[in-house]
Amino acid sequence: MNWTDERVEKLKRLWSEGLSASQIAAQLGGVSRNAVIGKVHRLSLPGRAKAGGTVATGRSTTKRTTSAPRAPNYASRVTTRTVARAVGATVMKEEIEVDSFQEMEYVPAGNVVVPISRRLALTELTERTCKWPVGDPLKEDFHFCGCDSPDSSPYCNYHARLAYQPVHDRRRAAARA
DNA sequence: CCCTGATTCGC
DNA sequence: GCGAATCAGG
Repeated sequence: MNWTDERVEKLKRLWSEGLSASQIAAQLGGVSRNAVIGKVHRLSLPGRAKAGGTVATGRSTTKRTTSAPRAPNYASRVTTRTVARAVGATVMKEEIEVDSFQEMEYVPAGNVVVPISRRLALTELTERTCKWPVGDPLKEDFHFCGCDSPDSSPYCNYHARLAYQPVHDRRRAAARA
């Protein structure tokens, strides 16, 4: 791929918006994150604060006021994810922090734990995020599940079952997908 | 292991 | 100028 003026413009914009090099690479397409970082340097664009190595992963301190019943055995892990997504010409940055028990909800009829979608955009998907599509692709709220998928499988455990289970076994789950 | 950006250096 | 390889940190 070639660094056209247009692509450089986009690079500058996204970089200043705070997107990570890999995210920018994903949006530009055809380039690696290294290419993006290299270009950023060559352009003498401002780096990401803190010399010597690493960049801030914003951490939210927001507390939830919910008193939802905590599931007994799923409460050990807390996930924080900073997501930047393009909305038209701007980029919405949102911090998503979810306790494990909030990532789960119970299907009333079954005893199956359903992961709550992390609502990732297409460009946020990686080798190990669930690629199960959620919603209408033609609508604004379309997104992908984005939960961790074991062993680089295309789907998380739950959606893998929906994807691979025989039709007669998913009649119930279909409604909840 | 996942991710992040920074630097180097052969091309 | 480019970017893969490598380094360094979380």
